[in-house]
Amino acid sequence: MAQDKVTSVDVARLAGVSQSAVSRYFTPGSSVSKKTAEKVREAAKTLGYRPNILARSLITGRSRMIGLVVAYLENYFYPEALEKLSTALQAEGYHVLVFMASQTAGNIDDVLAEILDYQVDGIIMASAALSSELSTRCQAAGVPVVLFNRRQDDPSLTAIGSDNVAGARALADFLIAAGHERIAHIAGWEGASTQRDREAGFREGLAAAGRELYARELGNFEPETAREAARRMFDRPGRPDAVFVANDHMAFFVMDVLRFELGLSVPDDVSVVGFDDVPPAAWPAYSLTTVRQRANRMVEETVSALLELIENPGADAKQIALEAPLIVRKSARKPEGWAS
Amino acid sequence: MAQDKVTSVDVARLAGVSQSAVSRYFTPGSSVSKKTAEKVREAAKTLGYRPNILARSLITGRSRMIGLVVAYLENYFYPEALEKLSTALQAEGYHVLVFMASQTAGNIDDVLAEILDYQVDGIIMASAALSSELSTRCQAAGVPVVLFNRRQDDPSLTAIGSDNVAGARALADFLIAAGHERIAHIAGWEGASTQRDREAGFREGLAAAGRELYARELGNFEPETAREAARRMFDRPGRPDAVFVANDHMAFFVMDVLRFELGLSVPDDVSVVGFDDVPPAAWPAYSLTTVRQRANRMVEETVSALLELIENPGADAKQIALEAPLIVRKSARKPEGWAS
DNA sequence: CTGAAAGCGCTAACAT
DNA sequence: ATGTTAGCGCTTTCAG
Repeated sequence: MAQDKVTSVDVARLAGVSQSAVSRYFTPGSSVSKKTAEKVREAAKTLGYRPNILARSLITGRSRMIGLVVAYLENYFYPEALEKLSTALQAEGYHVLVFMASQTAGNIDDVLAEILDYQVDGIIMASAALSSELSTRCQAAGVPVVLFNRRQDDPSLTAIGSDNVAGARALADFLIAAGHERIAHIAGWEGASTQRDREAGFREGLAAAGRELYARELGNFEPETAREAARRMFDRPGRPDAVFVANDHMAFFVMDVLRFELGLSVPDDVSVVGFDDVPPAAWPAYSLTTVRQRANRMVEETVSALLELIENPGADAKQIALEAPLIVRKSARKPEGWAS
Repeated sequence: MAQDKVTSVDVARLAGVSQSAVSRYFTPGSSVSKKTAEKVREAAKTLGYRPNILARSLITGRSRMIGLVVAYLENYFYPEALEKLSTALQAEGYHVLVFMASQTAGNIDDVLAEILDYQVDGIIMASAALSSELSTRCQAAGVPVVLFNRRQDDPSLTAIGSDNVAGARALADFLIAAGHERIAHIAGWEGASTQRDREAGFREGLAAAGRELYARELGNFEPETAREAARRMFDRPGRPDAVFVANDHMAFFVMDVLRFELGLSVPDDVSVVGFDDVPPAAWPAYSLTTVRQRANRMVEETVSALLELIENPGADAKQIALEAPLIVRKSARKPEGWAS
């Protein structure tokens, strides 16, 4: 049988103090005498009392919950981010309320409305964009939002991500230096800022060498679509000798099509490079040359930006693009004389 | 500037009805006249009002939040489970509050206490076990708990998982039928029920054929430990000709040590089998023969068991061990005449 | 069907 | 430092 909930009143009664004394004991920074504290501590312990966070939040206006909107956990960049975000926030006394939402399912707005219903202190958008209407609503509700791994052309929105342009540019430079002639691209979903920035940076690198994309297919960040893109791109004469796949997640499927369906050698026949540096990229079966998104740094910046916004609602929005280093492994031919 | 929060009182005033009428309008199953409903709907819309779930929960005693305790998102079984659980719960009007906790870090008890502070309606333990003290506390607080992918010897605890014993047994039968002579095991963390059940089932299969484990090392469910275990086990004469690695996550690292460090062929020199059937197991670079945990079914059962417990606190606990089918791929030699 | 009133468990003035 | 009081925003009797 579910025992009755024990409240601060019960504790107060047992301890022989007022209910506010109990509240004070559990409120950091409140002043209670040693004597009272001891009585409360004891009574609370025997009763197994702990403050009701929800009741507290009703009056303080802080729920100590952060809404996290996330979509594709199949892209292993996100589980990693989720784990780190959750742990970091937990260390600060916050907890993550998860909302699954896919951009394409078009339910973002509903989901965001629900989040707001829970009176979260802040929101992290780790997938999908914010309609300007919702953005306004959050603003109105006084709930700060930070975009994780995406950005929007709205200077009032805080966004933390990598320098996708520079990262992809480095990939292009690397491929060109290695002497590749027919350089292609398998793109992710074009609604994503990461895709647009990566492609822009990559093209910029090609252009700087007086080159352009030899071929381009759409992979949409989805395994099956990426596989089909790879087949269309490579199963014909005059195939590319290098391909930049817009993220590692797709790159694995592309590599597998090349090696196991088409019998091509990577990197001897074709070089493959990706973006993100998710854990499997380092697995020897792939050994993918890619650009690292520094998840730890991204999480740190996201958490600190969010807490800053929560504590200081007037704080300025900021956009951060972290440096994203090239990670050279074996899936792409290296330029001559490249230090191993 | 953060606009003042709009409450039901504001809506009532604008609509020219009582505050209770507003509440009723937003409470499913309450009776409001068409006329009132319309007035409220309109007023709420122009004000952008939505009920405060936290305030509601204070009186109803239901927060519509489920606490999810999870540890290792690097094992790709869990992101998948998390995504599906969250989506399924969302569809039922619940949301997931995430708590990262590692068994080994020993902070489970603190974490669970925190969860309870949030007045969650239920708890899913997707990692780590429950001390009997905490179990009692949850019971006392009237918060139902369901164990996901683990079980404890406590018939009062609801637990949803796979039939690890039978699954591993099938693996042993398969390996023996294929004529393997020196069959080894790389174990996961021995504190986990999954590990104990899998090993027991595997040994049972060997015993039924009058055999026993040729070698055994501890991988602890950790990549580096698993790699070392593989090196110790295989980098010497008289190495095993087959190995059951306790989960897919470790099996990938073991395969890579065998193939890329020791130059062995899988499955020609050694057969490798795993457990879980996480997505990369199907990637051609691994093509791992394994046992499938049916994540969808597990999630369905978990959600329905939890909701049942929430709605009907007197409901009996149940333990479910879902059938876990053998998935034959290419990482292990097949018995002669095995239907491809 | 509707409004008035009570109160969920807590914190935050306000006195003392 | 402590107790008293007044709500936080909502649901739920209770009258009418």
